[in-house]
Amino acid sequence: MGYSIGQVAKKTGLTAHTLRYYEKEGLLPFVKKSSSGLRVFSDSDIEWLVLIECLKGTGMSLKNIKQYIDWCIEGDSTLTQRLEMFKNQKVKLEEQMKQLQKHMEKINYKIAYYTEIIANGSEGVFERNPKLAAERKRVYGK
Amino acid sequence: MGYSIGQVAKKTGLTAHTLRYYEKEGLLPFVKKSSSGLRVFSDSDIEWLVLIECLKGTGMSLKNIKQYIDWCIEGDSTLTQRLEMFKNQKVKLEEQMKQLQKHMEKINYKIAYYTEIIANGSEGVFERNPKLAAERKRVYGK
DNA sequence: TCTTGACTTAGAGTTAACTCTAAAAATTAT
DNA sequence: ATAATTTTTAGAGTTAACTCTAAGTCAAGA
Repeated sequence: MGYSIGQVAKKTGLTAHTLRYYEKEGLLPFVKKSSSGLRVFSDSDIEWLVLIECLKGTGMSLKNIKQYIDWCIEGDSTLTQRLEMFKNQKVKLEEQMKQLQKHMEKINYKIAYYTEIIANGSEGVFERNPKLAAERKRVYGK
Repeated sequence: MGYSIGQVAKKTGLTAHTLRYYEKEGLLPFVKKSSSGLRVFSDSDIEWLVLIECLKGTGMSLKNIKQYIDWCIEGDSTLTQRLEMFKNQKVKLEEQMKQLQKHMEKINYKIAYYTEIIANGSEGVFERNPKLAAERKRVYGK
């Protein structure tokens, strides 16, 4: 039921260096050490790492993730802070997703634009496709 | 039809420092200078900035954004590279969006979890709610 | 004209998050 | 038992993307 740092690195896709760094930063306060000083990760340590990846992946800094972990250690008196943190993160995440959707539209547009030009040459493309004409006008001026 | 660096900073939400930095890095090769050396941004410069924000917002590094800009300057011989770049970016973006959806589920779960505990106390919560019980088991062991 | 605020440059400094090094100790494989 | 691999530590180094400073120039309002 215990994993070495190398095994955890493989499992999570993080490097052993990064895992030690996270521990040094206080993000993995529950990792045990063997009698000879080797780190022994449990399944719940790996669950912590999964949550850390989730928060990191939604743009939270390691510093703020540590804040959450400190709240967890502090106990039940911080339950409302923790709930608030997740609610805030949800709002941010919703904004991110909306933003990515907009970016997707722009990128789809660029793909259509370049596909057209490559297929038909830049001459005449805009005249045959009013949507592209409007975009060209918007980006490059009349 | 020309904007000062301060006006562009306001329009885009970037700082003037950042705009100068972008220019230094080759990301704004079309910005003109007035006779006395002041930057004069055009509408199309602002469009470039919008595209830069799009690419940056989907995880592209400034270095790779510069590559794209260099291709644009190079002319029609790079059209296929540019199309490929946007197609790659679209794939990455789709992966990102899927990942964010997963993160959203985890965060929603945490919100439900903390809401329950705060409302009803931690005693009995798990027994009354088998989904939470399963999660607790998964995270903290039996 | 005077003053105030915006702009210029080169270059230094900062921050977050790693990433690596070296030398020693522990573990695993043969 | 020996060799190869993995892990340990403290601490140094790296990278990307800003962010700021200083000393001077330019522009707009009273």
